[in-house]
Amino acid sequence: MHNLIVGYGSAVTDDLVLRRQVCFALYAASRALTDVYRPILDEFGLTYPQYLVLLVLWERPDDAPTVSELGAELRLDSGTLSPLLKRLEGAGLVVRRRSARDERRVEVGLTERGRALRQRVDEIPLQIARATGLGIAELVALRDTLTRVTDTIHRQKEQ
Amino acid sequence: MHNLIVGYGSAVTDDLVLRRQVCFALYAASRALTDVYRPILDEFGLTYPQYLVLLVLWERPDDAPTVSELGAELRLDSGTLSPLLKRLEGAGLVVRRRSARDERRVEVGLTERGRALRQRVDEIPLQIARATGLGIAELVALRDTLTRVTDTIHRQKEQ
DNA sequence: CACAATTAAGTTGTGCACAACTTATCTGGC
DNA sequence: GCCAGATAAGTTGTGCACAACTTAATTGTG
Repeated sequence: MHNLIVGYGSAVTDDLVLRRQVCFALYAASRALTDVYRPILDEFGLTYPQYLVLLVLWERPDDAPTVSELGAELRLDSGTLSPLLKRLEGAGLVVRRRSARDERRVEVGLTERGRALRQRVDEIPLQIARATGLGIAELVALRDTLTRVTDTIHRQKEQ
Repeated sequence: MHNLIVGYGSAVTDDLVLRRQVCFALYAASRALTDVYRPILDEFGLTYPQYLVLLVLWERPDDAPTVSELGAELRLDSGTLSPLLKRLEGAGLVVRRRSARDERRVEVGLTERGRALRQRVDEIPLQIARATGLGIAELVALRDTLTRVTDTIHRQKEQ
């Protein structure tokens, strides 16, 4: 099961070629898309991970999930989220408060400013989709394949 | 051309849902795959970006590309590569030398140790491919779609 | 030849990611 | 009710990424 990617030449030689590797394609595409987001999100003073946190909060605006719950959605730990949330709080977009019933938990809620920002980012998904050059069907297929890969890896990790 | 991803509900509501976004799927898959690489590359004392640099050097072991040429392959700038290469040099895997004919350039070559390491990483592409749970045809299709997206974005950026 | 503009690499500062650790709180078994 | 183990968030340290900048060398044009 060598020579994974293309079936000629020596296995060793071929599989280690950069342009043949799915992982490099994934890594490069992820960074390229973040490059598309950057100037757009700059207008709102946001980074891409900060925008992702807001996406989660906008989905359930009355929920105020904990740091762990945010982390479960985004697959990020407190080492990443704690300072990020501190910056979002500094920008006046979210508030953090200790849970009353469990003092270990910190609940993250939207401020009015954070809630209002949602209305201003409507056009972003469209802009991003256009930048990929893919059609809707291709985007959906790509998303589903990637989600399947991610889920497969995470399932393996849990066992 | 709203409601990109699925054709029901309000455009605003749907397109901003995390799980519907291709970009999040890409970001999550990229990090998940890096998680698969990490314990494997740890054995060799490498990070994933360091491994990518070695892939480029292994492709043309007598070439000693410059920092810029490496950067063009990997789409990384000197701000990322300079400290990374310093670490690879510290690990005894590469050497950096000023070009004789153009003192601005720094050429990056493999040491014997760096060259030898190639023989020990043969199995990595196979291990990674297995972890994705995808078949060869799917991997190739995924790689090509992602490469197309990346190229589209970079082409737009240049104009 | 002079020198302004360009190019190459490196540096500095910010913000992720993530491992390893700390601190504070909670829970279950006795 | 006590306390060992678990859990939640935060902190520290390392290594990318990338913007903005610096320094040094080269190139093109007059």
